[in-house]
Amino acid sequence: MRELREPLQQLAECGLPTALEAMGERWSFMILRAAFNGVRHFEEFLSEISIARNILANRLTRLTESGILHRTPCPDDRRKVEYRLTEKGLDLLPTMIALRQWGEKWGTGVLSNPVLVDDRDRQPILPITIRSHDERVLGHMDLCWMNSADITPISADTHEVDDRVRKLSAI
Amino acid sequence: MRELREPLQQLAECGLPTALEAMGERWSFMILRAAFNGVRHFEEFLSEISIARNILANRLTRLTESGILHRTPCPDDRRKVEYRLTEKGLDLLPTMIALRQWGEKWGTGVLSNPVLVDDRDRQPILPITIRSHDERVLGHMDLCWMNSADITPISADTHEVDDRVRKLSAI
DNA sequence: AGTATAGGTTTCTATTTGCAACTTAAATTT
DNA sequence: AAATTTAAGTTGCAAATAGAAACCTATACT
Repeated sequence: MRELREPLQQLAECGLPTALEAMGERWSFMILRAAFNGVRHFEEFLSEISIARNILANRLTRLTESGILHRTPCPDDRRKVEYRLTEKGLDLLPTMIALRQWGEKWGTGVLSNPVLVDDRDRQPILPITIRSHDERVLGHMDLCWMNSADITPISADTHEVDDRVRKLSAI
Repeated sequence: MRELREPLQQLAECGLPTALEAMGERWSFMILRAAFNGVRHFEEFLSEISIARNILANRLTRLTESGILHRTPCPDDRRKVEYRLTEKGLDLLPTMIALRQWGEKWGTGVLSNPVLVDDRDRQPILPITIRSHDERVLGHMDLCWMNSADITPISADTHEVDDRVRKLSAI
């Protein structure tokens, strides 16, 4: 991060505290992972994750309140409730995969299997990386902070990448 | 994630629980962020983050034990101790940025400023994304799970991307 | 009508968090 | 050299949170 540190006053104001408010609690990521794997019902979460009943109820409520999950009573069986990821929730997938890849890389020799692949060509996805506007992979030494007012805009149409970025919002 | 869910038995065995053991605690990400911003000393963390003394001591010990931070007594002032990110710790940057970007995108209209830019051309970094082996941006609908034994290997030298991936380990 | 299931809630205990005061060693000031 | 300040903790205690087990309510199945 080359000398320039983020103005320290603003350390309190970035997106991280916001994100952690919803996702910083003990079981949130595990619940999310189950949700990404198609788990939708209370008892199903309960049997997948070794979590206490009351805690699960509490977390599902919180995740629902913060708009990460959507709670709908099932029309066909009115005892059941469906918890589904919202767009906001689905948008946590890169974070979750990044964290997971880190765990796999640095954990106690967990051979990751099964592996996440691109459905189109059945090849494993790349490790999650930080990329420059022209898609170069960046390390932490390549980064610095800048006041957004001081950034020279580059015209969008000269860069194909913008299409991909735009596509992101629609995931 | 197209029908195919991860074999549920193995939900307990992926890298996520490992990762959360170290990073799942309440202040870990905030401490990490401070560390990425060059914060190195106990009292410095204390004044950046609104965390209690004993909790900070506890977290720094844990992060050190799990190899994310490295603790060295300062040679010049022997009262001081330096906490520095290890390679393992530095490797959490993509995760942290992904989480932060999510918080910025979905949080209560936090205009992110300052902004992370590529030091080389001073342009903001892209949103963190999931990518196929040939660098296409993938959404959750494009992903599925596969047994790693069933994957057809593609020869490495036909794909320039492998260089970038290799470079990653050296960040 | 009786039993099972889904999704909680309640109660009680154990653990974790957080504040404030204290400690210890080293550096700085007087 | 003595007194003060600083850095990095530790300790003690109250409050909040997590977790296990039993209980509850509405619906569905037999």
